[in-house]
Amino acid sequence: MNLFADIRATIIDCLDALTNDGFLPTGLDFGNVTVDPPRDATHGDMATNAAMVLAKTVGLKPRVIAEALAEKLVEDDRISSVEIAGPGFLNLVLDAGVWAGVVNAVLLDDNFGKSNLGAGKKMNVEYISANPTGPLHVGHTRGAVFGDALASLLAYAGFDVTREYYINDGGAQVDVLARSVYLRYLEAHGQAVTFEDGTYPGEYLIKAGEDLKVKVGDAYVGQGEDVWLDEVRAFGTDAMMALIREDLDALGIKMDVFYSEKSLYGTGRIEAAIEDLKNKGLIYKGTLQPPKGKLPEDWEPREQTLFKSTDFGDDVDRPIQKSDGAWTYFAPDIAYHYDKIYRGFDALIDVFGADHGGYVKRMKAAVAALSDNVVPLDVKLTQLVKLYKNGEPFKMSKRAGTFIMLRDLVAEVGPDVTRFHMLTRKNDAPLDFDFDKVTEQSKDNPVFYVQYASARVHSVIRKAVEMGIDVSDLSCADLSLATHTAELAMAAKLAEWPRVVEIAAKGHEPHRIAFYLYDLASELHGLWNRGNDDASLRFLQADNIPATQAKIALIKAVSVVISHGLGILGITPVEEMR
RNA sequence: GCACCCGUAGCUCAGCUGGAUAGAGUACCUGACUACGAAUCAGGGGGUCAGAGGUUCGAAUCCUCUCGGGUGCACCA
Repeated sequence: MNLFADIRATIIDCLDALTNDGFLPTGLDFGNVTVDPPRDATHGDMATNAAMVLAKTVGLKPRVIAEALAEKLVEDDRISSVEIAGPGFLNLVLDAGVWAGVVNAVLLDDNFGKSNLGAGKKMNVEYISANPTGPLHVGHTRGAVFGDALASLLAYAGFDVTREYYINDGGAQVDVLARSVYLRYLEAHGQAVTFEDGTYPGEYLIKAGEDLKVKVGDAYVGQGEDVWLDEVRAFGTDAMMALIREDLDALGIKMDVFYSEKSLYGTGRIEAAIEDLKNKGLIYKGTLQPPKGKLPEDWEPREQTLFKSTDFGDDVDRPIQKSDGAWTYFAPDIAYHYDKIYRGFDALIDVFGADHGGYVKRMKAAVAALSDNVVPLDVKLTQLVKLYKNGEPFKMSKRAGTFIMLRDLVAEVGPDVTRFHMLTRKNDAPLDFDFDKVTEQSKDNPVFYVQYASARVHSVIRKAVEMGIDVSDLSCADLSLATHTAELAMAAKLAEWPRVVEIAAKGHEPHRIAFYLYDLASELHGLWNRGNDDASLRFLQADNIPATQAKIALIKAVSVVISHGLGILGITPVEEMR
């Protein structure tokens, strides 16, 4: 049930009727007709712009169309009054029974808010995909939280979602990892080692070194890379992926697929993807122009194998093979996305860190080329996270080892706070994360505000039970006993939920869910406090059990929607605060 | 030099495929608990939506340019 969609459908029906009457010309496009909640409550419950968007093409004044439309609309018994306002808005006031229907729908229909927007379409959401060279840090955390919430949101909106992690275990960085593990291995054998050549000095590798010693004894001591590199690389990436899985568990993230880059090599799959592009005439040998501006010091013209990504909106063509014939990192990425298309996904989403911004166009170009423009790829970039402690910026440095890890963050503030806070911002806006503020249990901390609303509802319900009021079956509550303006406003807010879900899902913007939940909680806290001034608005009416049941039905519905919303964000709702 | 993202109240940020008088929080000021959690609520002041043009019934939103900030820019992933 989506009340806004229902009313919009009714408006379209009325417009069709006006067309049949000959009032409107045939063949009009009603696509721009919208139904929105008005910003100002005095403008009624819903507003439509129908008259204004049609005025020009029809050649009539907006108010003339509005009047004709209003005449049709008032015939609908859900609509109690229609008012023409401003330049031609139609403001609708809905019958109180409509809001009762919303509350009932929330309580009785587990699918309230869910949408068939996705229509079961297969959607692949790839996120995190951090290199398997160490545990996840704060930057990864944002992408993790965002991608996970987005995936849940899309599933809620009716898509068949696959959550996927691409393991970059095929490039030079895993060789570096292997050498670093080897150094720790030597160290475990009592040797003094130094970390040079960009090897990873992180302490998290100490255990990997020790474990390797347990596994192979001293077999690799004093041996050259040709003996141990392959083995240690596999050993190291497995160890690092185990750490990363621990981090994902800590945040409550469950991936459906871990896809290995390495699995693409030596199996002909990269070649197959490139062959596909070649058949489309998009692969050629050529030499790129030097970049404008600052020239790299060792620049020299080189002939490479290039992908004609400029045919699909990229700025320059991109190399897929190095001059020595080896694949660039782009080639396996092409093959990986080719595989996603081959697996039958209708749409792809990649969640990257902001430092991959320059990679977006070529990836989109590749997917467009491989799928003949059929499979859309949306790339969401998550901006940087700035950490603060005691109001001071908390600098991260890989070298100094003051890198904040996901596990430290979650241990400090908990997964729920981490998730909610990172979702109260658009993905493409930088994010401040202040340790002191987010651990505070106050209005500064929206997650507690929302949780508090939910806890309040359950507190009331507990109290009602103590009073001996039966709240086990609220479906028979007489909701006409809770029709104060403030109570109807609460129900109206609930009616927006399915609409918010659709807007958020269409835009791939999970932060809208977080903001809506905050608004909904605010509405509940407000209604609660109205009870201070107006005793008839208190939820528990000792001398009026039917009214109490109606009011509890209303706020119970609020807690249900909060549960759904927090569920999308990956946060567990609470019934009690402590 | 080029590309992408961003610029909204003192501060941190929302703002729906273009809609009505641009909204929250925070800070500041004034009020509200003999009810179920005051971890809350109500009210007030605070804006050239970076700037300038353009598109139209209507622009914070779309287009162009300028200014300011971030990120990335051939055989690194």
